[in-house]
Amino acid sequence: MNLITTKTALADYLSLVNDGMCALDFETTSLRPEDGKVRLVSLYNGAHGALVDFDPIPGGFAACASMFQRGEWIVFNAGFELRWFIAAGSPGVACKDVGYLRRAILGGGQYALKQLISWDLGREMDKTEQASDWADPDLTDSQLEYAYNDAVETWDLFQHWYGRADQDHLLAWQMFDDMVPAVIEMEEAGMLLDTHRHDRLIGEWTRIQNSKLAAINDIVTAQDVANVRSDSQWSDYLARLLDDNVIASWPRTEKTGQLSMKGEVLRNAAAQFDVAYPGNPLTTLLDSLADFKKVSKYLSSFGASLLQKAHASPDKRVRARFNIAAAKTGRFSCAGPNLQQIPRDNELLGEATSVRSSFVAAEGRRLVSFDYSGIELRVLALLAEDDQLLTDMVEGDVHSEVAAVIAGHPIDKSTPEGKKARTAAKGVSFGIIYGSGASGLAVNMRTTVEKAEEYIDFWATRYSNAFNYRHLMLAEATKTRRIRCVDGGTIYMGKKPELPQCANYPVQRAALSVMARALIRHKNTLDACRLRGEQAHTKIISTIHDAIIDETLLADASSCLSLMEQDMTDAYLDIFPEAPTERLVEGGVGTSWANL
DNA sequence: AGTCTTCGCGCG
DNA sequence: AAAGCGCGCGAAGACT
Repeated sequence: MNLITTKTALADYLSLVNDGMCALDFETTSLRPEDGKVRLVSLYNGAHGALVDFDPIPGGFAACASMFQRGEWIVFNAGFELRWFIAAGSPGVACKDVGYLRRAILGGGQYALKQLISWDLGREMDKTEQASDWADPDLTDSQLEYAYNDAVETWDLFQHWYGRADQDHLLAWQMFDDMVPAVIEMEEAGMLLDTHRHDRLIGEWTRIQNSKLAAINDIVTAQDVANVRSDSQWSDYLARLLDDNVIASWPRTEKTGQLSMKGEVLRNAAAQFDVAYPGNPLTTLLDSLADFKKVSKYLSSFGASLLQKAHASPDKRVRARFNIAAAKTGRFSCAGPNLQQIPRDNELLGEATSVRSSFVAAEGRRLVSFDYSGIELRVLALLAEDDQLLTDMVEGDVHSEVAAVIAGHPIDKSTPEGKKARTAAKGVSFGIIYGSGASGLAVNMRTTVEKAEEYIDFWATRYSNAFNYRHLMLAEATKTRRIRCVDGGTIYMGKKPELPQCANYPVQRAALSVMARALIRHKNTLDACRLRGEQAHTKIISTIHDAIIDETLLADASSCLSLMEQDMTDAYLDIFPEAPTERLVEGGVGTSWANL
């Protein structure tokens, strides 16, 4: 191993790399550039290796970062390395993530380097030095060895996957890597929580929770059910209480076979008891329990935990991780908190509740957002070259067409019944996208299998190409064990591919490809604006699968809106050139997430 | 005391 | 042969 402690020696090594590809790994004194330094950089490209200690170099890593502007740096978890390059004033350094290369070939997932080295190379990594003190002036041989080894393993993993990649895989790889700067922007910006408002909201939920708890305790004692939050205790209690025939038909949980305590099951049972035994306290009990569980969900998932995260940050902003291609299909996942599961405005037990209203723009600013409307049906139409489906998406109304068949006559969207029918009809098209059969659709739409078959037949006749696309994908997966996606990547479908996944993955992936391009374009657009002194305070702050949210100065809001609309439209055309863009996106400006 | 599984449920 | 997709999180309970 070549230990480098001077800038000239680093320059000599970099000339050996000669602008080619080389694995790179940092050891840093903290996890964020704001409160730490890059101590070591390990480098390895198969022919040459080096370990750079920046401690003795005047100016440290920051003084050397620009030397990496040429070359392609193979890393694991590109967002981490790129953050340090950005902090050092070199945002353009090419960090190429070996994990994203793997995802371009196999489909998405979430894993650590150690796991991949074990699964893909069959080697075990010793990570005991990972959390050691990288600020110590005198690093141990073991630390140096560990640091160097990471670059070697990263390189070998890269070779493993690079050798299995075709030209199209490389396009998907590039797409994932290109998303990183936009993701860093979102993760650093975070979303501002109106803590006072949210505090009041929690107070309202708590009052509801207490009243429901009181109603439950009026009927059930602690001897019957010690812990009201325990589904298994409720299952035991009801199993003792109810008649055998009721127990026999009660839905069960999948693994343990307990009585299901889903809200829907409880409410159905309550309604049935109300008919069979009017005035029976069991009706009140089951309804109160369903209410209690609902409000408890809100309190535990969207209450104090969000408030606590906001209070923990000096600017009252909530910062999540957006994990690129963490889902098998390539979609983002989001965690810590998961901002992609914040409830939409709805009625919580008769009262309007809006969690999204607690997410606000800062003083003098606005939130700007667009989303793609019906993106999955659109991309299905384009992937399957189904002109009828595309026409209905662009000019007509797919859901109303299906609703008319269900109703047996044309429906009027302006009436409440018409609206309801249309909403129900959405289930049919989603069922197709999800690869559903008639039985699954029947359950979901609460109708008979015969009716469900009728709906599917209609769909299959009117949109025959889109319907057949599912079977084409199943055939491809059965033959190759992979599905080739619109961005060039492939998804490994296992040894026994199944229709539901084969039907859905390429569609969900295509929607992600469009969003990926949108984020890449929008980040580039905003960066270009900033160079001209425009949109200086605009940040991308979130994406929720088919939507982007920016926060911007009030004065910049309307132009930000136009930029976003254009970027999202252009992104769609990147993936589907020539596709019609009418009614593709809808969005607006607001002071909170709820009023966009 | 920490880790894992199961269930249920929020989102697209 | 049967099959509605993809996530993350909180709580309970089992296990180590």
